[in-house]
Amino acid sequence: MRDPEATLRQHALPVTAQRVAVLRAVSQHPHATADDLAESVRGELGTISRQSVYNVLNVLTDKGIIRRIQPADSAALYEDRIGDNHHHLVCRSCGKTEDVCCAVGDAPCLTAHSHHGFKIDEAEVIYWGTCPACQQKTRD
Amino acid sequence: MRDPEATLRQHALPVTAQRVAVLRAVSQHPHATADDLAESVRGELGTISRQSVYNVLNVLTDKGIIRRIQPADSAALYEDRIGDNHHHLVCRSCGKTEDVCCAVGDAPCLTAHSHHGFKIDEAEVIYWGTCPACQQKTRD
DNA sequence: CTTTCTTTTTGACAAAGTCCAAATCTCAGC
DNA sequence: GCTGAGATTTGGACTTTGTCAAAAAGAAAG
Repeated sequence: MRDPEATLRQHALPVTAQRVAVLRAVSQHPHATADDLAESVRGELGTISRQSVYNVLNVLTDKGIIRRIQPADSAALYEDRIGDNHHHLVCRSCGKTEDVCCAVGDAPCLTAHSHHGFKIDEAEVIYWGTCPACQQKTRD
Repeated sequence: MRDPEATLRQHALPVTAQRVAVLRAVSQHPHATADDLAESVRGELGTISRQSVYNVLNVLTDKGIIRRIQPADSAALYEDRIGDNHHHLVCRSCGKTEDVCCAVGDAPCLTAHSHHGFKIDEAEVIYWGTCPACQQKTRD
């Protein structure tokens, strides 16, 4: 994130220390949970309430400044890489999460088209597997 | 589900009234939550503990007899249609969930291949959108 | 039938969030 | 710079979804 304060102003959001710090934390720790981010912000700001972290994350998500992903069996994760329609790769064993570009751009099966009368606006893909470190552990 | 009891025996699971009833409920109410299923089972069996519903659902899921899906902002949903690699279509507004066949069989982007050294075993796709009923409501 | 092993039940507990009201802060306007 | 209105932050209680553990009950092999 180039300039958190400018980003907030662009979206007509009052600039507060909490918002700037959370936004910076999301940028520096992609795929972090709300709790991880709270910890990170405390290192920078001294203190922030749990509720404020949620408030800020919700506002930023609503405005489309950050994106929330919610893999099964995990708290919500946040990232600031948006607008490029990338997907995620999650380790079943340790939860490690990586970005993956959509391998084929707009594969037919991911194009938003109508089914059952639904108006589709997003195709979310999560690849499940085992990360290198956990593959190693399993072999031991 | 043809015969819940036979299915249990095939997987070397002792047959209990709770398991049979939960299995039947999953079959009759695809995409139901654990709570929904508990309610449904109570209608048939009179009573079942919350914990038993979770126990049964976990065992059945572990054995691969049913499948668990966990869309964002929703409790886990269960279904007994397995082994056909279908995906899901979820209404952002009311949560209504439908099955969709993978539109292209094995599209390149859904084939399990390695990224970041991960060993991928599943590509989960959720299509997000608005169901017919909610589109109607929005127009009012 | 009986014994053993598995399930079920009950109740406490945990994680991740939300709701609400009071206190505090931001920032446009003077 | 002040000031005041409106938005944000905070603390604490609460909700939802699910797990843990120990005691009671049930299934099924012999």
